[in-house]
Order: sequence, then structure tokens, then C-alpha cells
Amino acid sequence: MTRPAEYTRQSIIKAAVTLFAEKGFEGSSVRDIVTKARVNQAAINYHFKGKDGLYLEVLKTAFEKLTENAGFDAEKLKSLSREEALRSFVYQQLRPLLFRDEMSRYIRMFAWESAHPSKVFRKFIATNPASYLTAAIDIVRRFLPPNTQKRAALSAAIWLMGQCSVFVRNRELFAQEPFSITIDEPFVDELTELITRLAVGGLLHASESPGDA
Amino acid sequence: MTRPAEYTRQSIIKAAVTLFAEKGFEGSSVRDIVTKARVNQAAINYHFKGKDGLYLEVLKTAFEKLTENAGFDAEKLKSLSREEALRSFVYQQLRPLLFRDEMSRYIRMFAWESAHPSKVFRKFIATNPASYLTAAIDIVRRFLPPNTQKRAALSAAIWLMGQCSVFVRNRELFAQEPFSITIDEPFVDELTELITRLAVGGLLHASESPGDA
DNA sequence: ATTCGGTTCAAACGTCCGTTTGAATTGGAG
DNA sequence: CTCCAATTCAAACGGACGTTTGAACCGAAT
Repeated sequence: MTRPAEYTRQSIIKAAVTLFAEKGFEGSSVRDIVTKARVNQAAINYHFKGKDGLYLEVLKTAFEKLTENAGFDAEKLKSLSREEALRSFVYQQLRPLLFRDEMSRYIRMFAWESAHPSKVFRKFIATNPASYLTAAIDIVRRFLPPNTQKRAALSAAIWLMGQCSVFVRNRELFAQEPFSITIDEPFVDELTELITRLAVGGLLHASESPGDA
Repeated sequence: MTRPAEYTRQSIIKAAVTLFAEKGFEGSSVRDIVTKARVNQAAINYHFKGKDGLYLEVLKTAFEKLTENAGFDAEKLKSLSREEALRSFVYQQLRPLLFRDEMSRYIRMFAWESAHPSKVFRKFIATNPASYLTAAIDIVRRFLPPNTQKRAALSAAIWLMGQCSVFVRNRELFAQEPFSITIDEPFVDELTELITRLAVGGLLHASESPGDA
């Protein structure tokens, strides 16, 4: 076996993560990826059995890295108050607005999927016992009444994720007309506060009248 | 000039609205549209100067129909209390979950765009003075402090729309594993209540501490 | 009856996509 | 050195897409 095989693999994965985060899975072509990775066109099929296989691999590593990190790590969040946990989670979700580091790319990838999940992604969360929604569900549950039904908690979790991802996906768009939002640190802090308070208030208010749930 | 020309136009528009609502603009091919409309392949380019032209036409009519209707009509909403206006708006946004009528299709089209706006859509809202966000902005402003900055109100409006559209876009998905949500009238009522209360509580709570905005 | 502009039509074009092919290359094992 | 399996590579394949073409068709005006 030849040596640089593993290098090729990692090179492809790195390029794929960057492009998937920027343009989503369907928006990134195999040709774009191999060009960025400086490898041959057939390499993706040789090493990952196709574009889908590559994406599945990327999703796995992204999920692992995210669960290791604050904002998704269940243990770390439990040590915080529910408000602090929520704020931490929201800020983590908004991170790609400010930084372009590894973690931001992973979050942005998931933000694309929260818009309209691809077939590969659905297969991924179906096989993965610890859904990436688990962290969000755990957080919203701390605000909802103990007797809240599973599907209501699930709805609330999706609701929470969706609030952040729309900004993350359209970062470039909001910088232009007619929005003209300057996305700097003050804005993201402000947005984190806004979403957190909206969510905190919303979740608490929702539990005041359990009513028809 | 021959007579059935206008019929062809309308037939294409009708088919396009149905498909765009179901699968989004990019998810619907020209061949799908002309097959559904039972017209020739070249008809779209002849009548609308291409797929983009057709979409622009569809967006115009959709926007007109929506602004005439409750939930988007500024006059009608002003006669309601802010909570009722918000609930009405949310329910209107969630309408495609239950019904498959004309209005639902229009709303669903916009839900696709709120995920990741297409080039055509961005051109549309850029040229259209009365943005389709106006209704949402007007509603959230009634909850926010009078001195709220424009960009904060804009963020809140986007936040509000995003909460509904994620459910609308993924209607079919949530019906399957691992969600298994039965999307019937009780569920949509429940979801309307949930989102409305979350939003009401959130918006009010946000205005309690104007702080850094 | 002929003409003519608006409209329809089948067919093809050019481009991008993910994937496959089969030969060339590589580097360690015998 | 020779062999061999793993890997790389240039090239092509087959399909989907939006669009274009040029002839055929139609109904009203002349």
C-alpha cells in the first residue's frame, strides 16, 4: 500500500468540510472538492465510495467534535443554570457568524441541514442513537413543565435550533441590502441576548398555561 | 394571435406554484413543470423568458394574493390585539401543514425561500418596496420597546418567520421516524399555541431588559 | 385563398453533475 | 530486482438540467 493514502483522505475531508459549511452539501460539487483538496477526481469514489459516503464520514467527525465541545456537551451544560445553558447553546449556534474556525464550520454544516435535511443526513440521525437534537431537547426541557409530552419538547427543540440557523445560513445575505446588517461581535452579542431572552421568555411563558399540550 | 396562449400561461403558472410549493424552486425542474401543465417544453421560455422569469411572475402573484389575505394584511392585523395578531400570523404561517389550498402553496413557497433565498427571490424583495417581511416587522414591533432599533426589529421578524417555516418545509419529514409527529388539526392548534406563547413571552421578556440593544 | 404573426412542437444543444473505466504509477514484500 | 496490490490519474460515460432551434401549426386579417 502507498503511504500518502491517508493524506489524500484527510485532504478531501478538510476541503469537503469547508465547502459543505459554505454552500451546503448539494451546493458543493465533487469537482469543487477535489480541486480544493488538490486530488484526483476519482479519489472521492475510491476512498469514500461516492459523495454520499464522504458526507457521512464528514458528518460523523463533525458530530464527534461537536459533542466533545461546550454547547453540545450534556455534562457541561448541566452544571450551568438553565438560562446560562441556553445562552451558551445559542451563542455556540451563532458562533459561525463571527469565526471561521473548525467548530464554526461544523455548526454551519448542521445549520444547512436544519433547513432541509438531505437524504444522507436523515440516514445519519436515524442510525445515530444520540441525536444532535438531544442537547437542545435537554435544554428546553429544563424550561418546560415536567409532564411535557415528548413531541412538544421535540417541537420546542426544533424551534430553538431554527432560530439560530437561519442567521447562520444567510450570514452573507444579511450583510447586503435591504438588510445591511454589519455582522460584528457587538451584533452577535446583541443577537445572542435577543434570541436567548426571546427563548427564555417564550419557554417560560409557554409553561405558564400548559393547557392543551 | 391564437387564443389558447393565455390558457398555456395560466396552466404553467398553476403547475409551477404547486411544484415550487412542494419541492422548492431548485427542486422543481422545467420538465416536471411542463409535464404537469401538459404543455410543450419550450413554452416556459417562450412565455416567461426562462425558468427565472416564470418564478418572478409566480412570486409576484403569490405576494399579491398574500397581501390581500388575513395574516399579511396590515389593516386587518391592526384591528386585533397584538397577541391575537401574532397568533393569527403564526396560524397563517402554519396553514400549509393542514391545508393544500392556494394560499397554503404560496406560504410554503416563501417558507422555502426563508431557508435559503434564491437569486430570483432576492431580486424580487430588492425591487419590491413592500417587503414580505413588513407584516412580521409590524407585529413584532408591537411587542418591542418603541425605541427598538431597526435592525433589532428586523432580527426579531426573521426570527419569527423562521420558527414557522422550518415546520412547513419539513412537513413530510416530521411525519416519519424518529419524529413520528402526526400532523393533524390538534397538532397544528397545539403548535400554533406553542409558538405564539413562546414568541409572546419571548418578545415581552426581551423588552423587559432593553439593555444592550 | 393567401398571407402573416403569434403560438406550439419535437428535437437537439451545451453544461454541469456524480460516477466509472482502465491504464499508469507507487512503494513495500518476496 | 521483481512482483503485486494499493493508489493515482486522465478521460470518458450516462443522466439531468435549462435553453435554443427551426419547422409546423393556427386563426385572423387582407
